[in-house]
Amino acid sequence: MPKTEGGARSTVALLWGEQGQPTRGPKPSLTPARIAEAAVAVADAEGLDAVSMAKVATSFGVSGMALYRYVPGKDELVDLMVEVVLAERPDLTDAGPDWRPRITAWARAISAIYQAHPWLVKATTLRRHVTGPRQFGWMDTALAALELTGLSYAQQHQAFLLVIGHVRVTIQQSADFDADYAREWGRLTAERLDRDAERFPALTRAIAAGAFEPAGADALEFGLDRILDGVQALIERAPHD
Amino acid sequence: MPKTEGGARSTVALLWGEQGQPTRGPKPSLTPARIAEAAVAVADAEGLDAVSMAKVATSFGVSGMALYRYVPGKDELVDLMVEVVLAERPDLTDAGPDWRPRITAWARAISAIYQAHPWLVKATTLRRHVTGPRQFGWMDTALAALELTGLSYAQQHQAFLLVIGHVRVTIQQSADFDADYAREWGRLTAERLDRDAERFPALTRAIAAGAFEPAGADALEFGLDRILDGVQALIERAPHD
DNA sequence: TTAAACTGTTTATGGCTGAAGCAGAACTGT
DNA sequence: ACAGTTCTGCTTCAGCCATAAACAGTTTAA
Repeated sequence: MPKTEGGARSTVALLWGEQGQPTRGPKPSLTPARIAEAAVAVADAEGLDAVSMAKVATSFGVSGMALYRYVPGKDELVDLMVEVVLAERPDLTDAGPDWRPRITAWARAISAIYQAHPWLVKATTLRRHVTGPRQFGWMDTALAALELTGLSYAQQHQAFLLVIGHVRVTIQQSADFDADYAREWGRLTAERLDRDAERFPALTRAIAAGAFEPAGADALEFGLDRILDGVQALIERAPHD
Repeated sequence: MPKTEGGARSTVALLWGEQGQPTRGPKPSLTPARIAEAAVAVADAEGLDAVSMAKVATSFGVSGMALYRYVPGKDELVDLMVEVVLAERPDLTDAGPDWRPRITAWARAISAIYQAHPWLVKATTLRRHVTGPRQFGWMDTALAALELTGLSYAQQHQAFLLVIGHVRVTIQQSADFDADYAREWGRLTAERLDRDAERFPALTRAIAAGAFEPAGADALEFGLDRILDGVQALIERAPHD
């Protein structure tokens, strides 16, 4: 029933699961959620760029245009994919009453989801992205943990951005890594670096010391520890209660 | 002279400025660098997605296909754009002999470049991105500053990733913000959040406290201070000399 | 029973990257 | 001087993509 324009239901209503179902006409054979699930399968297997309306439609044996009866466009489909993949917010009470174990558990939980679906970074970065209820749920859980710091709300928000930003960057740096491609160009680039070693002295030393070996420590944990140490220092410096 | 395949010069040679110029045939009317500069102008004005071979070519009054005589493909053009925009590495000796002022100055300098060209984030995130000499130069400068921490090379590398990651995330979060779009959907979403306030208690409190007002403090400086406080704590905890 | 509402199709438009082939320009060695 | 070679820049084309428009068929409400 609630329509906005054309034959396309409102994106917000779509994300919050409030599509009033029609009464007349043939029974719909699909739902937005099923379409989003099929799109997620494509993205998991071949990346977000491989998600095209036509390819998703073949999962159901219908033409590409059929999907436009359920989803206003591709941007909105991507928004739906995000909500499909985001499980319900985690329960952090197991992590105890302190802010730090809680936000750490939160970061690990959402990082696991990002790791399973690396395209999430790009999907939630699109400038026309609309935030859905599950995304808000995860935000709420993180902010609840950070309220325990006693920091100001503005500082809580900044700390939240810092943590989620770190998770996203970490995933991006590991997921964009194409081993075959890196080998190919890494060899050519290494030659060039060798030839110009005195031009990049610190870099050359770091490479020689093996600092760029991918077998290094877990980037998520390292950064999280540093960031939360910094938040800790802020709490101690400026007590708010 | 040094060709790899087809008529396309090697991307690595291209980035390092080692294209041996041809002797026979008509004088080339363009150069890879000039093409990249025109592409940068398009990206600055309309975003990276608006950079198409055809559109860049119109800057020179030639057809889109003409550019393929100078650049193997679009991915390589984007790599060149990155090198064009990255100025020469900064001189950090003004910042004194300590690691912290140096890496802070470094972060501010590269953040200024990212801010002037927000598409840099996406451009250097493409999985087939090839790192050029100027990018290596900036890396080298950062690692030289972090060598002063006395941390292990692996830790220096992780700290570097943390800092550059923070700069990139900060830019992405501010640059992807489309004010008109945010107003449009923000209103609809706010209604929904109001209706479900008890479902998102911490989020509701934070919004009520004005923590989401964009007029907040500088995200770059806040995160940088937290991260470097964390690095400081690591140095104090595990002295390496 | 008729009209409205709805689904899924075909067709078409305009965008993009990039392959192939062609005309003509400018250099090389004879 | 004059081929032959090599190079530029063009046109054409194929194959993707999102999505607009028009249409045929289906189901229900009035």
